[in-house]
Amino acid sequence: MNRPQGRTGRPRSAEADRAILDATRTVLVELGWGKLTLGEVAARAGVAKTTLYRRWAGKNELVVDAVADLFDEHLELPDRGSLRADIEGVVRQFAALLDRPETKTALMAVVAESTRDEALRERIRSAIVDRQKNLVLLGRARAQERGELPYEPDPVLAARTADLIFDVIAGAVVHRTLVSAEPVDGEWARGFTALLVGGLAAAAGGSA
Amino acid sequence: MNRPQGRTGRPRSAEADRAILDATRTVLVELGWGKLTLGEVAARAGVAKTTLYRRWAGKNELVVDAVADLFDEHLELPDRGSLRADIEGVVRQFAALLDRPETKTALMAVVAESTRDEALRERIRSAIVDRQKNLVLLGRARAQERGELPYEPDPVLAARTADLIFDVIAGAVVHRTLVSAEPVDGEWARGFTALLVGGLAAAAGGSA
Amino acid sequence: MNRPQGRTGRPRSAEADRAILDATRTVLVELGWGKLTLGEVAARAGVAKTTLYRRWAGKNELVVDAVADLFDEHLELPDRGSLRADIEGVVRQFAALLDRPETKTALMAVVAESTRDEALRERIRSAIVDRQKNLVLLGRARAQERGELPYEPDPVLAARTADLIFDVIAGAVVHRTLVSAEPVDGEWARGFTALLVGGLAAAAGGSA
Amino acid sequence: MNRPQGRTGRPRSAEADRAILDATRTVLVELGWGKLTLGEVAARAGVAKTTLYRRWAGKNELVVDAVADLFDEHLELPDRGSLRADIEGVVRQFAALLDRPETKTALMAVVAESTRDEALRERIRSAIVDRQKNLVLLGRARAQERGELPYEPDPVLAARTADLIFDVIAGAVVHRTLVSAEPVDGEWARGFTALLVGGLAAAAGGSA
DNA sequence: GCTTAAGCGAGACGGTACGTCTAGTCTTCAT
DNA sequence: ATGAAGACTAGACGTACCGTCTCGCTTAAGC
Repeated sequence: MNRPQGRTGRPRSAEADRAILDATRTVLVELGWGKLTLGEVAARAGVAKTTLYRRWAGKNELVVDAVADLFDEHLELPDRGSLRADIEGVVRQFAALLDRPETKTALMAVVAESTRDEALRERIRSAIVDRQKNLVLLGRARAQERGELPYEPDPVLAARTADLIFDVIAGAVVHRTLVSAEPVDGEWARGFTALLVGGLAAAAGGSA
Repeated sequence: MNRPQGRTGRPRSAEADRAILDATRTVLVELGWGKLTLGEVAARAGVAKTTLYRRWAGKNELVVDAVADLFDEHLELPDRGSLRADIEGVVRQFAALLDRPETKTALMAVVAESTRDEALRERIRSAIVDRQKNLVLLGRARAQERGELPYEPDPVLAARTADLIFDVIAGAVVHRTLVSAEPVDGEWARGFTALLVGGLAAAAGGSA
Repeated sequence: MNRPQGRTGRPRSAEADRAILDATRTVLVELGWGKLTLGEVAARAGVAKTTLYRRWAGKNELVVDAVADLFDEHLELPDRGSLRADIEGVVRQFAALLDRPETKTALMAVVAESTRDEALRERIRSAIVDRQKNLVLLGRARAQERGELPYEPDPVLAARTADLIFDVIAGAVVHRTLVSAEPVDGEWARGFTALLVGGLAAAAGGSA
Repeated sequence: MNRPQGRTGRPRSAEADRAILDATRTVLVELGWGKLTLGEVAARAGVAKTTLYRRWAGKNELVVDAVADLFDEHLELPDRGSLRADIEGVVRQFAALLDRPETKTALMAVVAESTRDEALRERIRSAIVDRQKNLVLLGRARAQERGELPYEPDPVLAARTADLIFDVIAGAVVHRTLVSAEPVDGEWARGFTALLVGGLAAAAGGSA
């Protein structure tokens, strides 16, 4: 009864949506970003190309959405009891996500494209980046409750610091994985966490 | 005498090489990685496609070389008197490099491709990454001479730490610039440097 | 009252039929046969594609019907007093019909299609060709009444001759208009009529 | 040595041309005009679509050239000794050509398209129509030599008459074959020829 | 100075994918 | 049941690049 606008005609198939996103991930794994073809995705999804183009403007948009699903499913922040453990946990989790063949190439590729495409950048931000950033905010709030970090009264400064921490964590993990092409193993995760926690403590102590 | 094999015939034109790399950078700026075409580069360089393919295997290899030139010209580490100043200097320098339109997209794109192409990864490492990493080694050596950082006797551990610092610096700057899409201004550079120097100091103190 | 079968539900709109045929002719004029699209016709007629497909099997059938209407309206054979005048009249009339933009292309196109489609050929025959052929029969009957042509006692032979005359008249006009792409002006019509009447007279005299 | 213009680059393959035209005829026979696809032709010819598009602008142009070859090979006018025999011969020859599956649909279809495309009309004229018309001119010249037809001193009038005869012959055969969809058998050919020769004789006698 | 082999510009070649368009069918809601 | 709207499968369209090839011409090293 409550079709908001004068909606008419056959509704879009939700099944098609799912099949397309699943096929996209499968093709990413098998062929990689470079050889991923919208025609191939459509064929694998058992769907006509037009159906795909009706929903996504192109390869970039499709892949962002397909990858974003993974971030939804695999990023969370259980309370591990200390700031150090929380950071190390999120580092490992993010590294595990980046290690999947469907995210590895795809993520960097869409980021590369996004430098020339404002709409794409916005889509990446809302679908992927903001969800990660929320983990940082949650982690800090917990650390503040535990007394590990001081409360920052100035909201602007607080936001800036959160952004900085986010760039440091995500940037380091991405760089280690993709550019240095070395694994994020337990040792590296511990070393990195130590460095970061040390820096945060120094900043907290220094400002105290 | 020292033509290794029986080399004869017309030698390759050095001018063509230069024209091709220049054209590559120009096209990167104007069209971006995604729309860069080898045919277009050849046309701009006033060169036949064959000439281009005789020297580079494809788009990826060509762009790596074209961008690597920029890293050669624009990355250096003058002694700024303190570890903190050296780090902040290199952060700004690298950020300025990433802000150029020809590096912005290109760098991430070739890194994305390199996840599926071992040879390309090696080429990126030798042409770009290692040169940056040397700056880290040089900066640490200077800081050790100044007494700001302790000498690490274990060479394996020393290498690991250098790698970690490199991933943190480069990763944070890249992430800030490309993913968060926010500028690396003076404030951010100071904040980041403070965090990193604090962490390094804590590690040095903690191990002392 | 008299709904032959158990007909129920909403009856078909006669208005829709008319709108579709009108739209078909309009589109034929504007875009020609080649670019005529059933979707476009439906849109212009303010009708859903389904409605159109419920009534016609495809583009060919639709166009045949749309064009047949014109033949109904514009072909007739008033008694002009002599065989020669009757032939010249029908030649001019048919030429005028072929000169319309909606028939010009359409007629040849459906004829071309009909070479591979028996049902279409039959539809063209009953909707268009037979109506033209009747004019030939009528003209001959009048000429026989006037004494300009002898009566042919053998009905088979009579039918054959009528077919031949029909192919000569219609074929010549069509060929002149579409293949030679020259106008059927008064001079041509007179010349052609003279040739045909001469031939008929010779045949009548020869058999006498 | 004598490359007229500054000709450079790899020359076009004559073999490709031949393979494409052969494939076009094959596909015309198997699938007919309506289902003929440039992609299919290219595939059958063992040639890339681009190669085909480099030479022909589209389906119409290609088919005209493919069919024109047949007219070159199969239309000739041996001297059969009399005007009547020459006409009957050319009628049978042309009918035989139209009866081939590759010409039947194709010829009418391109003629239909040509009503909206001046360039295509010109191509049809020069590739097909003019060659047929030459047979008419040749036949008349022979008949004049034999004394069967008078010489026409006015060249304009002579040309008009030739055009008229051409439209009558070609039009009648085409109409019989495609529209009436009846065979051009010996009886029809004789009847038609008698009618035309009678008309020509009457005209010649009338003007004498 | 002549030979000779590679380099060179040009552009055609077989391919692959693109993103769009049309055909004809199907599904939904409203009449 | 019919109608309007519009999503659906299927597949051709004509274009753009890819990386390779075939031309005829140019250029230097080595005889």
